[in-house]
Amino acid sequence: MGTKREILVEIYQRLLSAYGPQGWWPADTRFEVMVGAILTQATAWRNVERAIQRLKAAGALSPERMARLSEGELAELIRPAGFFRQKTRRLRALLRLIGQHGSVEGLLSLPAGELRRQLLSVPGVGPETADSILLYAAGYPVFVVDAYTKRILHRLGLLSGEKAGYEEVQELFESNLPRDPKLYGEYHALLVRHAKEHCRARPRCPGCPLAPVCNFIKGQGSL
DNA sequence: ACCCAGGGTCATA
DNA sequence: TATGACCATGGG
Repeated sequence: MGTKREILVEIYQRLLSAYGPQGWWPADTRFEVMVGAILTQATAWRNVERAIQRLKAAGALSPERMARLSEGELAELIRPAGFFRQKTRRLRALLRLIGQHGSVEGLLSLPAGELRRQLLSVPGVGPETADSILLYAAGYPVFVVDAYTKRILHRLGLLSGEKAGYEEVQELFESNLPRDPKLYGEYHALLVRHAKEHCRARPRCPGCPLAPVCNFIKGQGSL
């Protein structure tokens, strides 16, 4: 066993060679990334794709065009993504923030810290949604932490016992890896891919690419 | 029929 | 601060 830094690097290498580059975030524009970040909250990506597709078909996937829709029209378009009434309000709140800065470019050109604060001030945008936008839309080197990330790190024994707050886990990655948005984006995507592919689909973990470094597989972990 | 998705908010204790 | 309820659709 090595330092946390070495382990984090080894996990990344193992995941990358097992699954290949994931190429996140799948979207044509930065605005689409932002919309997807809201729509995917506690929602299967498959359903988000449907909603995005409907928005595209309606010609509504730009801030200007989306702002022209009534609340009811927007809600109907994003319905397949679930929680559609909430998410409609959240998208409209995000549109107002964009409007305050003139454009998506204007908003995303804010310094990282200021952009994060402003995104978090939007009702319905929490840490993960904000950081997804910072990383995948604005290109800032910010590590996105989700429930999968915490579960996997617990299994690997990198979060000794504690409850693991969001910023704590984020700090673990950011202080031990080069500040490279490309690396962070790929790493986060690989963790999600791995959770779906192995942890969820095969609870007993046959053939897990992380087996050599995983406490859970060695029989020590719970979760 | 049940569980869960690439979360966040709000009411309670 | 720390749980629990709630939001809603679609697939396993």
